[in-house]
Amino acid sequence: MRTPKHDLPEAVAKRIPIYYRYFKLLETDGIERIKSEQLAKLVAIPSATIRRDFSYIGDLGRSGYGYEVSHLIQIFSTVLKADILTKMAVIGVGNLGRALIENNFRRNDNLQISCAFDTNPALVGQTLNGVPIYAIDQLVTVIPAAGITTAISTVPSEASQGSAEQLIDAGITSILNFAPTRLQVPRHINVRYLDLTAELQTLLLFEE
Amino acid sequence: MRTPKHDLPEAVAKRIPIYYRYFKLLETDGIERIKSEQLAKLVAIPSATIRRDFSYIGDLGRSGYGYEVSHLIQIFSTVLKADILTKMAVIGVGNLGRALIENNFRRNDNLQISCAFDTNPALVGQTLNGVPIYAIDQLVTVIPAAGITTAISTVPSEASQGSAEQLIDAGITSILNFAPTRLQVPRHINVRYLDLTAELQTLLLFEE
DNA sequence: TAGATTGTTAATCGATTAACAATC
DNA sequence: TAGATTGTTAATCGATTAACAATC
Repeated sequence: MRTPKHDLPEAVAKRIPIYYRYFKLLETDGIERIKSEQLAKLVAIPSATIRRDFSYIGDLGRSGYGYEVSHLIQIFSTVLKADILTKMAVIGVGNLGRALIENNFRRNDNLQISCAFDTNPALVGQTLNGVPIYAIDQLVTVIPAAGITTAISTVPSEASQGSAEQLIDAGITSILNFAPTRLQVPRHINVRYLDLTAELQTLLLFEE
Repeated sequence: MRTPKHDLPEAVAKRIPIYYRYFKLLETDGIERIKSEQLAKLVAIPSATIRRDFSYIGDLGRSGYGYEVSHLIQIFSTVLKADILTKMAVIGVGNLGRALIENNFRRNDNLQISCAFDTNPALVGQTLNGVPIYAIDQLVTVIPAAGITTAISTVPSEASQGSAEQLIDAGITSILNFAPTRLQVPRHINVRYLDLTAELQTLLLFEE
């Protein structure tokens, strides 16, 4: 896996979104300042890990005082580009694709699914939760026109490599892939796999 | 010295389901034997890592020969309990819960969602893809009666802690949680978080 | 036996965390 | 100054992987 922009270690990068979500919760609860020890209880991550993680990003706190929640939000917002709208395409409008579109990251106003693609002619031309559904072969024109570089793929395994290649042709650089088979992609393309069955099986491995 | 499965390192445990899936693919392709070097190309994991992972489970291969696919499947099946039916409950029948139920891990015949629960009275009593939907307060009787110990929770963050407590009362020991807030649970309860928004945000952290 | 590939060793790399000096 | 908590150090732990002896 490649290192993110500001040289954040992979393990830290995975925790940034978790921290950010808790900061927003604290903000809505009207809590203006927090100590690493208190935050540790909330997020279930040791305070030493939290302080070390934060130090990758900057000097965010004050000794003997803690962290200003509003300041944390401000800094983490820019790290997560939460102040910029990120438009995304969904590929595959099956049960899962539909659920994603219906939900559309409603709680994060900077993340927006703005178009979807499917092979099923019965779906093409329809609109779901305001999101237009196009045919797969329109992808190469629609995606660049909309300036989209991020795709969420829910296509079946068999189709996922072919579909990824079309996405890359269309200018996509980041893919969140719900199909489990490993994609062969150029080095500059980011892929993350979200494999529901594998997660479940791993969970069950820890059962007594 | 052959390690019992609860001694598997976390990192290895996460890869077991991936290996297993590829073994099944090899089987359907009629490939009867494979070398760690070949498998490495398929799963995108270095061959040294593969051999080391396998050695946690047993002496699975033969020097100068490779691994018998049928043997790998046999051993990994028992490790993953893929030969035993695991019944599961889905909590929360929103867009995501519905997608999971409609899909129902169709490709893994040992994983079965066999009941669902929701607070919405309009849903209670209905059946979705053959899965009955109960009211939340029926959980404590239905779940033990069905001998279910695994739950998939898609309830909103606010409800997730309360819902988890009810699940634990009903005898659930493993929870796959789609809500991002960290659950406070006793030590013997397994929880894994599957946070779609966080995954997406982490993906975007790696964008140039 | 000759050739090939496993399973293991040992070195390296990356992540975590206890402890505390620095700092507010 | 006294008290508190950060940011950092250094030790530890866990994961990865190159290299190769053991083995088929």
